[in-house]
Amino acid sequence: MVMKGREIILGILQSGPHTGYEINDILQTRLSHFFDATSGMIYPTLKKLGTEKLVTKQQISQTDRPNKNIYTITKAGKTAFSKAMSEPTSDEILKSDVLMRLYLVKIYRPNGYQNFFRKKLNVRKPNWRRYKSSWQPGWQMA
Amino acid sequence: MVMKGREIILGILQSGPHTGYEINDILQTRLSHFFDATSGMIYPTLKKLGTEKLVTKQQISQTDRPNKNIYTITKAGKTAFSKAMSEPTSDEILKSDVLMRLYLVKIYRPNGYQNFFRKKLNVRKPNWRRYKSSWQPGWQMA
DNA sequence: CTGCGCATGTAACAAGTTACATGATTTA
DNA sequence: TAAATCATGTAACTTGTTACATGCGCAG
Repeated sequence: MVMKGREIILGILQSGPHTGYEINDILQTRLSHFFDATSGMIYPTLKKLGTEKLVTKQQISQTDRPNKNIYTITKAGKTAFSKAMSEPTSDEILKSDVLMRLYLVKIYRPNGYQNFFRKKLNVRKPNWRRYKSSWQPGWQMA
Repeated sequence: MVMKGREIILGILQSGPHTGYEINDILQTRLSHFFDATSGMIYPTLKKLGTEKLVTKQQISQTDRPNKNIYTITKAGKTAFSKAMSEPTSDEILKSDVLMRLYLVKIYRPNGYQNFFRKKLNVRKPNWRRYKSSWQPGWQMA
């Protein structure tokens, strides 16, 4: 099973009750490297977790600031989270832009980006004989 | 811009004409570490690329095997792909199950999985004094 | 007086997953 | 004879993104 927004939010709520705003903040700051969240996902998810009785909601009225809802994880929620944590990890897939680009370059530009970038940057072709190293530019096809 | 199925497929077609089946095969074998694809995504995407004139379709009738459609990238398709490749890379987000789990453990199980796993595996608590190292087990909270 | 922090939420949309349907040929 | 390979595709569904709406208080 994959670690989705559902489980992430349940996991955060294990550290104590939080508002949606706080959950958003934690995701945007401390967990931004693993997961990116938006309010358009957090609030609907919290609502759904509520209807599934995995969290409870406590409304706090405020006058100077907008009202807030504090969410607390229930026993059923803790069970659900533990179950998700003990299930096998999904394949580690790096949906990586960089890696993908590097890989695709090999397919469609066998000689690499040398000339492409040289023209873009308006740089002259270097005189490789000036360098003592035996290294020569160019892709080594697998 | 993110490297999505659209661009991935265009990138593969730069290496030559391919059928949907072949594209699927390439993604499932050679590119599975960066991206995972399903036929439910590939065929609709190819169709859409066709209506956008980024690829052309050539139907091949076969008697012993199912008919196949060979897709070729057009000039417009190559332009679109090059443009996507030259756009800034999206933030490298590792939507990593493993990393996320390790991080969340800190939140909801401050002393780590020590006792949890010891009980699961039915192992006795080790006698740490037997080890010369000054290292002691346990999480170091940040 | 502009913008930020607090605080929640919806609606339309985009993208991808799952499950299914079809069907001949070949391999174990 | 069961399963894999070839080969395409749809429909329902899940998940998440983008853009927007609301509105007070406070700091620069």
